[in-house]
Amino acid sequence: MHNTDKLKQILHKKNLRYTQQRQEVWDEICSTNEHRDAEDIYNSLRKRQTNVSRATVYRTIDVLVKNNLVRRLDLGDGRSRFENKMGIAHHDHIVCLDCRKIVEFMNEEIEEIQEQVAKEMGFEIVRHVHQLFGHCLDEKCPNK
Amino acid sequence: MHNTDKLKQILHKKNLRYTQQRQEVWDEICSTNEHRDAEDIYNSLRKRQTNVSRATVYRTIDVLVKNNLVRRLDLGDGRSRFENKMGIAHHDHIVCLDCRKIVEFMNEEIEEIQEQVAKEMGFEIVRHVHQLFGHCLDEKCPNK
DNA sequence: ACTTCTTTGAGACTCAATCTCAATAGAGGG
DNA sequence: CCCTCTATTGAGATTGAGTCTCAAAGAAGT
Ligand SMILES: [Zn+2]
Ligand SMILES: [Zn+2]
Ligand SMILES: [Zn+2]
Ligand SMILES: [Zn+2]
Repeated sequence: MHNTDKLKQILHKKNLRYTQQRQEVWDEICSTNEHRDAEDIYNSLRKRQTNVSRATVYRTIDVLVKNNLVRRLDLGDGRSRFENKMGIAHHDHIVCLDCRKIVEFMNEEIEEIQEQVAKEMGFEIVRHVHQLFGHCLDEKCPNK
Repeated sequence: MHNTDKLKQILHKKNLRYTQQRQEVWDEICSTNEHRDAEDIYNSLRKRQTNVSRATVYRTIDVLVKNNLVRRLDLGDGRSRFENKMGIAHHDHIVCLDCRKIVEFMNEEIEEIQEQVAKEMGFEIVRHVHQLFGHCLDEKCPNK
């Protein structure tokens, strides 16, 4: 399903209104696979003359997150990052402490074990955060 | 080694001064195994007539974290939690979304696999965050 | 076009955490 | 014990991501 249709469908199902601003924010998020913060998304919109207010960017992102179109990441640096989640398989993240590069990983074994561990401790998991922080071996990374 | 001696030793090694305030903050953190925020630690100190300013609580915690005596946890709710780390083995956390109970877990297999995964992706891990969020099956938990 | 209800924008506000800077107080030497 | 040199402290101001307020604008159904 196309981005626009998906957005319209979800908003309609929740009795929320389809607006130009929501479409613009959703388009902007769909335009890359990067892990961007709200301010970054807001600035990109302004740069292409699309005037959506900061408050609306935040509010729209909340709507998208609640409806599973966008994923919120907390990398521990004080601001949330967002990534398009539509049709994207689950993954976790490795972050380079030097160049802030973010790489995605997914390991079925870890996913299963953590589920098992939680069950043993008397929990039903809803979501999880698994992030690895370290140094990448990339040539272009500053610390080389 | 006793808490006080350990603190003195580390401060001395780093050419930092041993002060009454730093001792009080460290004592307060050592007094429980809970995962407390800075405001909570600050309030406990005031309650027992120990006047350490808020700024000093934050600054002292930073010193303790940098020197590996205290661990900083980010559970994604906008404020850092802290736990005594001296002589405590590595573990990760499961959090109940209903009652905010925090349970610790440690799985050697996960620890090994994540190390392996990182190596394969060209990273040397320095630290990691692994948190599971869900519902606990405790009788006393609100959502029952 | 009309009505109803939601959404938007601008700026005020929140809250954890950090910063500023004058006053205070460790630590080592004499 | 006193002196000097710095590091530390406290009170309050400041920061910055994110949220809230409310009057004006605008979806969507009739
Ligand atoms: Zn995962
Ligand atoms: Zn990702
Ligand atoms: Zn671990
Ligand atoms: Zn713990």
